[in-house]
Amino acid sequence: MATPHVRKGDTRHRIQDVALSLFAEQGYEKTSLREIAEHLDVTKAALYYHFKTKEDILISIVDDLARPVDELIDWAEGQPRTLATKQEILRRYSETLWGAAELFRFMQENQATVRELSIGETFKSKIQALGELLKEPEYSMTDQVRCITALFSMHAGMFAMQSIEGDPDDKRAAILEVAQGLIADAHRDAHRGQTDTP
Amino acid sequence: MATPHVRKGDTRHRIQDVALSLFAEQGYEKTSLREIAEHLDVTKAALYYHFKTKEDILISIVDDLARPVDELIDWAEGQPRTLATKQEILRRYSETLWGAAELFRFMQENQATVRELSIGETFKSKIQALGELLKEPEYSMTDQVRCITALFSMHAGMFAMQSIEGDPDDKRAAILEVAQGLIADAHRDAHRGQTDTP
Amino acid sequence: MATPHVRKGDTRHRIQDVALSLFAEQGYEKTSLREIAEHLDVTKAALYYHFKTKEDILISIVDDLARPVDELIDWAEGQPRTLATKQEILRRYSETLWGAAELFRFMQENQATVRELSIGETFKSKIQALGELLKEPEYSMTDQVRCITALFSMHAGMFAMQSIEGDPDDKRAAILEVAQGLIADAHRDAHRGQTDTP
Amino acid sequence: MATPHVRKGDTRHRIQDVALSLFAEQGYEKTSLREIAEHLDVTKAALYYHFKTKEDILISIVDDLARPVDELIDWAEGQPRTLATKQEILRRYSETLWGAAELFRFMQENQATVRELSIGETFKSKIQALGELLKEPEYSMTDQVRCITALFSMHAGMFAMQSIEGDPDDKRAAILEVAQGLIADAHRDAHRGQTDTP
DNA sequence: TATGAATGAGGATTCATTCAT
DNA sequence: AATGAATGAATCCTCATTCAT
Repeated sequence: MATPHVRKGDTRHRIQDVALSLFAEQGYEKTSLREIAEHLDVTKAALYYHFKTKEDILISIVDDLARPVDELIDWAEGQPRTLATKQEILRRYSETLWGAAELFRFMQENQATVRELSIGETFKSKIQALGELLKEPEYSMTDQVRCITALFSMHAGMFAMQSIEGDPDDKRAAILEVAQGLIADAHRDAHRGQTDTP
Repeated sequence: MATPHVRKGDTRHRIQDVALSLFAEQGYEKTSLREIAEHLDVTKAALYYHFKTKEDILISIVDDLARPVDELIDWAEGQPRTLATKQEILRRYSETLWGAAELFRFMQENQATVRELSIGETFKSKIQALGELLKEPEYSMTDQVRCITALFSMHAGMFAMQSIEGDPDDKRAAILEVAQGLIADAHRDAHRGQTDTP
Repeated sequence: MATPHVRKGDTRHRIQDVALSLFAEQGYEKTSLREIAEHLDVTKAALYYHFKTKEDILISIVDDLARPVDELIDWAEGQPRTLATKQEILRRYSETLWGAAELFRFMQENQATVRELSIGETFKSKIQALGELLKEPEYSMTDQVRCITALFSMHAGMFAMQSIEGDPDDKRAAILEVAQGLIADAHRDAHRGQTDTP
Repeated sequence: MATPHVRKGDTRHRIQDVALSLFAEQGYEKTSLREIAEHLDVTKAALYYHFKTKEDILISIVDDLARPVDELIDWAEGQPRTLATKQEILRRYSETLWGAAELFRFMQENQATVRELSIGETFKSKIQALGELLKEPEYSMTDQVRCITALFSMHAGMFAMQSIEGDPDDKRAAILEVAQGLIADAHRDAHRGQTDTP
């Protein structure tokens, strides 16, 4: 069952893995193809058999790992715009984020780089789409800020909560709770005085 | 009376200005010293008369612009740890952030780069210090997350709120309001059932 | 059958050859990689494919060419410490020196440079080892000086004897003769009054 | 009597001193004007007030310190070409060498550099002149080599005798003794069978 | 499916030198 | 007698990329 030497067709994936972890650790610009190749014990030229350019490696990683976000958006667009839906969006987004933590950390910490790359726009628009699904046009500005903050607090949560002690899973739950609280606040504000919440 | 050429002694500052705006726009790594020099109509070597290395340029900028954060921390450490103090910390931090928006945007968008530079640790510890001034040890994990989120929501607010329409100053006020709300929530939670709030 | 272009795999050696002759002619510091590359009709970057640094080029040359000295030391350490052995050491050293004249001339004329490089110590210790094989602890100081002088006179002989007319091979023989004479003097002094020479 | 701050007109000499010691320590090429200036707590530009170029600094040092060699040659040319004269030449040369040890060490260790500089030829011709005063045209090649070796052994002696234990002055005396011995050998060879030595 | 060899463009940095003040 | 500011040319080196094999 165990494969003695690396499985055929594996190299492409191994490149992506090593590349992502180096990109996340050192940044995109500071990671050279030589370095990636060395970690894999292949030559730089081998990378070019599998990918057209350095940027291509990154794109392929992002494409693979960002699909769940697309699926989340697709799903959400088919749901009623209730508070419960929004809470569920956040819950699922939390899962997505932690499922591809290295990638999102990379995106977060290399925004200046990513902005110039073709993936930049793509990503930004996806998060914006998510934002649109959380806030409502009639919300006050403050409540709109609450919605966007809910989203970004989860991003920040991935690396900025080191000063808080505790089990990672508990922390993640707490972060989600705070984000959901923000959405709930916005929702309550907007529907104050109404009998029925949609 | 008007200075026909650039004022004497100005070059050092002009370098910092141009460098910061290029760093913020394109990222640190993608900005070459040649580019900075060309924007200033001097030679690369002139930069080296004023700064020892490329990193040194950045350090000098950060040193100048991050002083207000130090002052804020100093001030805050002399205040009672009341809710009002914390609200005021956030208000002042908001001011600081917008007073040096380009720098903070740079720090935010180039974290991977900054992490490896000597300023990385410096900055991280300052923000952590601020965080410590907002949260209390006896807070629940959720409330601690609220405090850290309050801080980071203001960072995120500087560039992630483009999807919200409205006057920038209003937006900034709304962001501050949300951040202060988070702190207030944490405070209320922690003191629920008590007659007196400190 | 004739190779129209340079033979494959040759480049590494060609770099070493050109580098050594330029280093010897102009000195290490004054020889730029650009110059070496131009002599070879390749780009500077090509040099970096074959060698990690400029110093590395030099190290590789020294490693290759200094091996005979190691072999000489190894051989000598297995021999009895007689006068005949010492004379033979000098004879072989003479051969070694002339077999890699360019390198030794370089080492001689670039001591200040070489001293800071990693090869500096290496070389110094080898020559010291040779010196130890020539002199004996019980020798008078003068006789020890004779031994060291014997060694160094052969180095000096490689470039300092231009004021003497004559066939190079004859000159070399004469230099060796003088060196051997110095050793013989030292030996005679030390054993004066003894019946047997070891 | 003591001058509280550096004596007027001193700077020129201080530059020469610092420059020579840095040149000797690190080599000419590796010593930058910045470094010299820093050691003196002046600016690079100040060096240019006193000297026209970097090479000029070196030339001025050499001119000052090499004068004794000229005087030695002048003196020797007025003496009879006897063995005693030659011994005295060596003795005086030994004195000269140790009187300006740093300079001679520099010349010895930076030959490749010095060769390209204008002083190179100057120096070489002086040593050659000394050589001519030691050897005689009718000497055998071996004896001519003895004479040149006598000269160079004193140079080598300045730094190559570290493997010999003992008081520096004793060592210097031993080196001179060996050099004089070589000259004596040459002389004896040449006059073997003659009743009278000139 | 890869490699060995190479390139062209560009990077940061250092240097000797100049000149107005 | 010396400085502050700057330059132009050069340095070593690294990178993403290419292509014949």
